[in-house]
Amino acid sequence: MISAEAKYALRALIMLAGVPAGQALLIQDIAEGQNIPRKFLERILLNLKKAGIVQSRRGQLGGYALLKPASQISFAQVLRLIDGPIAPLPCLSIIAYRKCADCTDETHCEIRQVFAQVAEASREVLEKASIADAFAGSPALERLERDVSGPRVRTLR
Amino acid sequence: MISAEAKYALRALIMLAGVPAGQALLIQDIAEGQNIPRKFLERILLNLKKAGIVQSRRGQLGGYALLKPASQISFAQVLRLIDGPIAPLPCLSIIAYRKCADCTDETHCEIRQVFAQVAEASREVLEKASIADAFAGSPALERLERDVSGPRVRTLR
DNA sequence: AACTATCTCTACTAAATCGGTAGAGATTGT
DNA sequence: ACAATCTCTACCGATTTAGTAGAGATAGTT
Repeated sequence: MISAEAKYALRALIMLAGVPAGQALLIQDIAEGQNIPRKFLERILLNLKKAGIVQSRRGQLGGYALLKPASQISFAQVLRLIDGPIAPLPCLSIIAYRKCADCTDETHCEIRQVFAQVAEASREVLEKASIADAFAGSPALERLERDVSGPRVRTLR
Repeated sequence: MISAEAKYALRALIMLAGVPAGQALLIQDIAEGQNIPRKFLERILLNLKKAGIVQSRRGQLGGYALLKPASQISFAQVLRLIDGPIAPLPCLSIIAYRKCADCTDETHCEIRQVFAQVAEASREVLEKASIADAFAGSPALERLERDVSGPRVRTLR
């Protein structure tokens, strides 16, 4: 299971992908639009900013915007940032390899070979899936266009 | 990441797959052979017994043995028993479906479609991988045969 | 300069989960 | 009677999860 935080991050990014490139949304509007606790979302977006995925501006015309095209943000990148390794065993992780404490012979470890296949299959999907892919075919776009009292879109200067 | 408990369970089962069908091993010998804390392993094996995967006998000639052929015990079965659903989202689980609390429209959920692919790919691997597969090509067999002070194999009556 | 809207940052917390331990009990064979 | 083994319940400390609180910095407006 992925964490609630990762799910929120992905959904926030998908919502941001729904406004024209460079345009921003308010934390408040993202939180309401996606049913995410506002203060929790603040911290999540801050992390995404530190990781170079979004940018922000403070003050009266402030907000959050994607820093890269949504097509260049993969699910894998977001999940690794927030939930850590995708691999089901530490000895199979790319980003945080660790030897299993109780494992004497890694190359012959019986379960490692099975989980290596799981890791590879998961990575295959998650590396290829981008925020833009997820946004396409989602109802977010139409909602944005139709909804009169919808999120306030603005340009970050 | 899978839990230490699931990893221990899989390795204990693989070790049990190394003795002739119906033959048993002692908790003590499995714990030593696989570097698993003994008391922890007791509880794990008890759970595997409740689930109908192993059988046991108490007393002086007691021990644990597989209840089914190792080829009929899948990684998926063991993981689901111990770590719960394989699916990365509750709304994608076979064994414990739950609606995401914050999700208004499941069929159009953007991230659900991506994680459905992950779930399917993982299941594909984990359902097909059996304890017997893992045991084959592992060094466990030769070790069992060579090791003079190895685990004590016994028949459960 | 004052005011207001927004993001920023640190710290805190309650609940759940994880990894394991303790210890008494039941059963079986000798 | 005794020793070896599994059985069962309860507990425990550390970590993680899912938030919340609240003070602060910054930008635009008047």
